[in-house]
Amino acid sequence: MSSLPSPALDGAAPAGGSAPSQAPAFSPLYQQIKGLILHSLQHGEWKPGEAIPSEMELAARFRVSQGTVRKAIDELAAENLLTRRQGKGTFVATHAERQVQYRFLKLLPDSGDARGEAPAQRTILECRRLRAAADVARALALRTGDAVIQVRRVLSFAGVPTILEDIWLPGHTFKGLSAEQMASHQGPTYAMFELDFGVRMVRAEEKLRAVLPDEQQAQWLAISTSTPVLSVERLAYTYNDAPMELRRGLYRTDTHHYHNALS
Amino acid sequence: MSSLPSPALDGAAPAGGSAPSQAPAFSPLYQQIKGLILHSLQHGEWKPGEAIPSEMELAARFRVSQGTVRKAIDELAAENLLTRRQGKGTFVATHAERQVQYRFLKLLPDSGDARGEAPAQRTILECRRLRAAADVARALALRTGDAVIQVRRVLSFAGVPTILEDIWLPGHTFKGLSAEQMASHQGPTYAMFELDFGVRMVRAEEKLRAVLPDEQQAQWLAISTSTPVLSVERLAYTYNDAPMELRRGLYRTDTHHYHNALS
DNA sequence: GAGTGGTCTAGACCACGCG
DNA sequence: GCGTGGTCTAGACCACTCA
Repeated sequence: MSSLPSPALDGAAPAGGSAPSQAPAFSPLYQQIKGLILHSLQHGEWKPGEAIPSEMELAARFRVSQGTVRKAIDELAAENLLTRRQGKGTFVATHAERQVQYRFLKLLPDSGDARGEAPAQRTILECRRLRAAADVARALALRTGDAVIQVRRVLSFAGVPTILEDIWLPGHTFKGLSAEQMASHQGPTYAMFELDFGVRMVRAEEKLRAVLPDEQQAQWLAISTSTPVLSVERLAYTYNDAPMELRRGLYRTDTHHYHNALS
Repeated sequence: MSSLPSPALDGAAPAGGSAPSQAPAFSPLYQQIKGLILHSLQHGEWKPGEAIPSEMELAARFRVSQGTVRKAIDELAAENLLTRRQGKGTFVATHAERQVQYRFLKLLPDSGDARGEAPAQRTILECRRLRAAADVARALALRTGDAVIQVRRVLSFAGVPTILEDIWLPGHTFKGLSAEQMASHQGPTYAMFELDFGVRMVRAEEKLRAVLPDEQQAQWLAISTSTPVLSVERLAYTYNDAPMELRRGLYRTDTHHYHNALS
């Protein structure tokens, strides 16, 4: 309404005086609104699974039209941070939702039903607190020697060991994470992270390679050392593009395959 | 305007009489407009790289408001079928664009610049016309024995052979495709397909596995048979979800990795 | 300065979920 | 029947491109 498309909300005031070396960085209103909603999301004003205020309420709060907050929410929904449900409201997305469970797991059985019923049996091999090696620290934006928690586990589908992975987490954020917790929670591990540690994984990047397992790895996966496996290194991020988890996994691809949709 | 949100455009008339076993399948206006634009795209009313009519023109043509065609175009742009350029117009997307070249190629060098300058050197090993085997036919929605063109090639980066792949194409659509053509065109192969055959690849699905190369494959890739490689099977689709290309590739992952962003 | 896409508004009405 | 998100409109103004 009265608020101009000026940077009143994002603080990027155009310099009046000296040489404007950079572009004025025009930022549309809905982007600023998006930033405000994101801020509330980050700071836990609404928890995963909860409804956020209605579009009308937010429009009133921010003194903009419904259409503007609508566009902001549209983008956040497209990024999987929010979930819209017609007639009910807009909700903070969560990895616990039936629909998008295991959103980051792209391994599918070769034959049969999409994401076959069996929700993976977890075997925790290790869960300990240690000091971050250089590479792990760099990935997680920590300093070498900072406390991290390492979890090693095997995921089995229909009784067949299929994934062997190491998980590294910042010790500070995940203080108190136990093997018990890793083993016995219901549903996706990322859902447990949300519930028990208030950490929501928002996006991730993976690097894939074909490798041969070593003696011990082969044993855990019940294959021979001459059976190639898929090496998957994943860096998962929370809000604000902050890295929060490093995973190094070995996937058996004799019974499963990594599925990727390109568009 | 005068046109109600009735199915005047998509023909899904709600049954007046007998038991409506299915939902009336309400389809918003902008979806119908999207369908009409898609139809024009499929039938080549506007060619890859060309501008489509302005939003105002389309709004007038379809007798709807600018906002409605805008939403239709928004979705088509999100699906990479159109490209918007502020101040210039909306263009039919193409694989020849500098920006999104090699959009479907997820292999990156381990160290160094994103998509390092060298645009891959192609070596065509084979290019022949043959009858489709059962699996190839099924993938391409052909009948076993139908004509297909098979191309085998090696892609090298900085002189190092990195990808060995077989490509199968429907013989009918790609009639006359030659080894010469596969070898000497500029830019992405998919851009050549657009220019020479009017076929635009819109999306694709890949299945990844870790495998060991056989004797001959290892030779082409200049590695040993005990070096695991990434097996990538890709099915690429044109408009209308029609499968148009099957690829089976072996990627070296000792110097490169397959990169995937999850969100 | 004309034309294109991009933003923002205000208001009407529709489809959906739930009490 | 109410509240929520979803659609559609009409019009104003802004940012960008190009001649």
